[in-house]
Amino acid sequence: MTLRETLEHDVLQAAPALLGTILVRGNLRARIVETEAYRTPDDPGCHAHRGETPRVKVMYGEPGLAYVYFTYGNHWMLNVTAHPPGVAAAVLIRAAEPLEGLEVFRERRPKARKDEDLLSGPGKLAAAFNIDAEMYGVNLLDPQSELRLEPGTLPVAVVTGPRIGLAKGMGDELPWRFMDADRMRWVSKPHLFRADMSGKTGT
DNA sequence: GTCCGGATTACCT
DNA sequence: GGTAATCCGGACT
Repeated sequence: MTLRETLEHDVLQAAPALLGTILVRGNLRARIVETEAYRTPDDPGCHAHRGETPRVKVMYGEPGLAYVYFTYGNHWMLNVTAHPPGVAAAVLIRAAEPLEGLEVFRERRPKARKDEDLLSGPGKLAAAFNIDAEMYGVNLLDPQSELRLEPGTLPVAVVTGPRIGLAKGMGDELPWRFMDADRMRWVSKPHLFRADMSGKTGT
């Protein structure tokens, strides 16, 4: 099955399938190591849960498009749309391993003290790739696109856990977060993940 | 671990 | 036109 078919078919399959995929913009390249799935109609954490608005419009379109939104007053987030037109779903790209363009990433992320800080969070990744509203709706599966996905190598093992940052009752208990088990040094909040999985709070 | 800035949207008067 | 909520990050303890 192609990536597009997987995206169209099932966001819960597509989210782990995007691990290992390469995010490309110009000379910048990074391997996706962490994703989360969001969907309608049974997931209250999905932005489209309360129906179509201008912000989430692209989620109702073709699979493989960039759903970009702004949150917390500071941060842009990159998602890949999923499911057929008319059915809203998306995969949040949460973290990536930098492959090429490290100098540019470091320039755009001056607060990063080590390379593990460059792309280890959705806001960081968007900043490093200079992703904002301009990328809204871009076809990430089109090799001609400025921002796009290129095939990579699937992880050997995938770790799952609860999604990050969701309030209680918003689907916070759903294990719809996916990580490359062999590249945990590049993911966001690995400590939080361990705490969640052990069923305890704090570390 | 905890605390707060920051700007946009959505939804209510 | 007001206000609550937000798929977070950085600074600090």
